[in-house]
Amino acid sequence: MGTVLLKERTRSTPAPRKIASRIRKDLVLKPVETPKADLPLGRILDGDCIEAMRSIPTASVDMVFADPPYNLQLGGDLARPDGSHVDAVTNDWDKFDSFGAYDRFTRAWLAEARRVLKPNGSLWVIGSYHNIFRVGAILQDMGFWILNDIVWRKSNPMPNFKGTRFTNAHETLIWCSMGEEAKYTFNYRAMKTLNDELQMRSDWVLPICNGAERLKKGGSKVHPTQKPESLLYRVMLATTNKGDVVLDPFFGTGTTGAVAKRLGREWIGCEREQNYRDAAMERIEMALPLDESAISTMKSKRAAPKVPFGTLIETGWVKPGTVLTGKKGRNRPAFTAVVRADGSLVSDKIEGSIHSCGAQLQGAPSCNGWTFWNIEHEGQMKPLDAIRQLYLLANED
Amino acid sequence: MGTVLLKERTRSTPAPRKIASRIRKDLVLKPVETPKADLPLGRILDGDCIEAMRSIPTASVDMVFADPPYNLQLGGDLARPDGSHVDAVTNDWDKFDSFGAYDRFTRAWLAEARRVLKPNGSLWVIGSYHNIFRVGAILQDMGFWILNDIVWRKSNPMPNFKGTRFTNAHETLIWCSMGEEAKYTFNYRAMKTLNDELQMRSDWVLPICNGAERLKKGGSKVHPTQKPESLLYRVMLATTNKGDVVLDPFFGTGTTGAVAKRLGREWIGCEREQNYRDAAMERIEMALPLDESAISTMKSKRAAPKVPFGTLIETGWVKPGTVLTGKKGRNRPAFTAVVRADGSLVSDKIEGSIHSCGAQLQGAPSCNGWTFWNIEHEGQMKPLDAIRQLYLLANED
DNA sequence: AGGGGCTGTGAATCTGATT
DNA sequence: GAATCAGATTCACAGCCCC
Repeated sequence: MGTVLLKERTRSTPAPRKIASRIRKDLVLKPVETPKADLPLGRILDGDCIEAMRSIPTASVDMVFADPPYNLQLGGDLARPDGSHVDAVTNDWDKFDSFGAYDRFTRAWLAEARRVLKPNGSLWVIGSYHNIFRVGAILQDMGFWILNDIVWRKSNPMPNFKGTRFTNAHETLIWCSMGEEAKYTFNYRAMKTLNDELQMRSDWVLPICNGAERLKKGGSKVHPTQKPESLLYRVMLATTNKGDVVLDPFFGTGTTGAVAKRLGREWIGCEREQNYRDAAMERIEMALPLDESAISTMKSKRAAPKVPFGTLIETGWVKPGTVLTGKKGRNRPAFTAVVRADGSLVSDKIEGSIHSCGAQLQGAPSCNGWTFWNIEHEGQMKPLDAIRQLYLLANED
Repeated sequence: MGTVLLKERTRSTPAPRKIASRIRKDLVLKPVETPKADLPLGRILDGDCIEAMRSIPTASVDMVFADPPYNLQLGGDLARPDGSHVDAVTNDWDKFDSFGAYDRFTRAWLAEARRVLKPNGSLWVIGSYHNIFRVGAILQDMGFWILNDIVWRKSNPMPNFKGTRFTNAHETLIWCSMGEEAKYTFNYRAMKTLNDELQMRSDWVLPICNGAERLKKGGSKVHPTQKPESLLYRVMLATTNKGDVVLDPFFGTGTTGAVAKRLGREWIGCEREQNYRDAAMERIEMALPLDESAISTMKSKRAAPKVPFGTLIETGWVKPGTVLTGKKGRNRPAFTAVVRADGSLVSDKIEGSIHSCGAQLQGAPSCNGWTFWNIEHEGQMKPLDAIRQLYLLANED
């Protein structure tokens, strides 16, 4: 009892004479930390997360990762254009009576999370526009200090089937410390290495969880919102050290636990649904810790730079009203078309994208508009593709 | 005075007998809108934006775009009067205080924005993690209904020089309507065209404002946070119609005004700093409006004039007795049905409209008969929709 | 063996006009 | 105001099967 565990000791063992001074400084700034032996490491606590967290000692965990209910407030059923049914999140755990009720719930679990976090620990929360603004404002009010908001850009999101809004293609994570002066952990070098020697940015392109990684039972998904391991992998690699204790109050099917085990972190979960707990324990038992060489293979692929024609309009490289000339060829007349504000072309009674207009005019099934259409640039006719190349050159990362 | 401006009239003019009923319905649901002549269009109102907005009539603008101060310490109203530094002990209290001041300021300008917006208008706010969570929570509390949160992913952000956090490579925009039931404007088809025939997503990759677009005076930038025109271009093209009134309460150097002029939208600005106003007016005067044909965008089928199937029969495009073939696919057998003189279909023991027959035969809740049924035309099987398009082309005004 | 085509599906605040 | 009906609407993968 009473042993002070310094996070720094897990990185490298300081020379003995330094320890004393560090301990002294530490004792002044923060309470004595709990020995790991007194923590329910590698266990999923049963029941409501607020109650469950009460059994965890104060200032004892290094990081909290929370994926709370989003409070989606969905309407009726939704069908895809092909008539198939969309399997939505209709679980009871995502139902709240009002924003006020959701806020009270948020304050309650955040208060417990704050209590169990070490002074230099950090908190991650993931959410969507339904809940993330409320969560963010509340945690600021409680004294958490936001370090970054991170955008998880989904490479394969579900489309907006009804064409009523922009495709909801991202979720937001908030990363914060216990306060403005806290010394949080950020493994800058690891992130830069992971990102091909470029600083890791606040937008992460990662696929959603499907395929073999998605837990299924009897052909249907065990949990409606299972997160991809790649997301937790990056979170933990960036903001915890080996041996750190990670707490997930909304454990679900245990993505946090599985990744913690693989990366040599300790974990604690809270989950009130038995079938989620069972699935999580089974999954984590099967997860194998990674060795160093395996870690280096986890680099995510970089997003290929794709430039829609519309971007050239928005950024002024091509002006609406410009006349484009269709590439001539064997007995082909020279077509012309005018660029409109949304990037569509219009020519006689034909209108559409650069590709479909090219195809229609030639009577071809398809056409690459980038090479078909020519545009005047600095006194010369050049294919659109040349302008795209100029744009890419000017906007390199 | 008292003229009712219907958004629908800018899309397509309904038959005269319909107009009367629409106006009546409109009068019941919302207050009479202000004629544009009574609005300070194309003007920058001097002074504090909350005061300035008070001079704008209720329910008079179609869209508000707001780029409020991000940093709590910067705004004059928000800074502590003595400017003193607070030590670590009282830091929490001070933070609560400044969050509170920022929240009050946010509620005040959002209340005025809500007042001047038409019931079917929409609001955009841009911010960073310092303020956007507070703004988002407050606007939800005020009854605004979030439609999307949009991530502006900067293609050339400033790096994190000290290597202490992730590179702050994005800003967040919130797009919301006046309430859950409001009929907001979303030009789905224009966005899809702009994005090379894929749905526009919630993450937008656009460069920051620099180069020739960046306003400079004596070699230094006029405004610290000038937004790129490409960002406003996409916002306005997506969520306003030609002729709509756009209000920007934090006008700065007038990006909103310049893009509004180019795209044929009306604009009103509020800005209290003289040098920003001067720079903005000069800039907007130099901006060239696009001509009519360049502004027009791809129309969605929803906006196209409706053609009842019966019309194709009456006008001879489809003959009674014609056999239609149901689109096959996804294990679907090839259905057939016969066209009757009144435009109904009959097939075995099923009869009804092209839509209801399609739905019944597939056992689906609904069906678009125009794309489901195929008809022989000039030796080829084509969807009914193709005949509808031919009819529309042949009967253009 | 490999490629092409068909099917299934994912945190979704997902229609609008007329009767 | 609820019910009815016309009709508009999807992207990236993974996992099959089949040739």
